[in-house]
Amino acid sequence: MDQIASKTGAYLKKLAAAGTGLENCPVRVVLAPLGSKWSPLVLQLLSERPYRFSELRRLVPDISQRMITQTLRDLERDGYVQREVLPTKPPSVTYSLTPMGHSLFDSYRHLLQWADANHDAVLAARAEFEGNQAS
Amino acid sequence: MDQIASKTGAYLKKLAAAGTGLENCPVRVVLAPLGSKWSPLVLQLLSERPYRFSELRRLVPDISQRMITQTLRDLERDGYVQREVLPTKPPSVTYSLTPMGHSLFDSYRHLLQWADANHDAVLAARAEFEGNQAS
DNA sequence: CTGGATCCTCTATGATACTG
DNA sequence: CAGTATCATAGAGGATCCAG
Repeated sequence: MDQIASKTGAYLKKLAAAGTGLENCPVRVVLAPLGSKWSPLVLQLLSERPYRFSELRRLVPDISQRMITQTLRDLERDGYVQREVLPTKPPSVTYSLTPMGHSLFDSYRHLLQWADANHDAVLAARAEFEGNQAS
Repeated sequence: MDQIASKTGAYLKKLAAAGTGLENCPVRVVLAPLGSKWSPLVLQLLSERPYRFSELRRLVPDISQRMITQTLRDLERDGYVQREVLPTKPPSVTYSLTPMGHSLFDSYRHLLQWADANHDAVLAARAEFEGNQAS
């Protein structure tokens, strides 16, 4: 495992220092929840303004009730999202990004923009790859 | 679905324009492969210098033979990684980042650095969240 | 050395029904 | 409205064996 420390950057060095393996990798700990199916979309939406639970559901019709709840819980758990229950009747709940959530999204945004800008190039690469496979 | 276009940014607008749903979301198309378990690590390693297959395996002991192959294939497929077979005996294969791969990693790096810098804050948020749950 | 082929397990996600 | 609980399933990932 020390080979990792000697061959790569700070992230992997900390990884090696963690001892057992990759489970404690600081990068992975933070990134793993963002790799879920709906987190990017929810973060994107909340980066604009707070939304209520039902608003988010309507904005993302494909998401199931179960998964939006879980996604929001995960984001809240990691400190990216703040949940506020308004004492109306029936109750309404708004979700908004915390300062850390906004900070995260500021970094995440670079990747989203890259993805948007290079979408076609990636699709082209895939098409060519498939073509070479066929030959 | 038009509500999405009216309420959110360019990414979701394109998403809506795609028609059927979220499967064609340009951001998701590009990001999904990066959310895999080993892609970030492999990209990180290859961003430093090219590596041979067996080198990568040794650097990341936890990865299975099957998964490193698949990860490299996926990255190659999307145009991030170039595979070169050297006519030695026995054959050796080197993997390196393409220009697009380096471009991707330049954007990805922001997120990695954020993750590294905010690792403790996220863990603290999780601990507090768990604590509140218990009460 | 580099991988392909198989089998198996576990987790993420989805569908559905129920509640304050 | 905003969830929780339960059941079902597809796909990611791991272990192992085989081959050019």
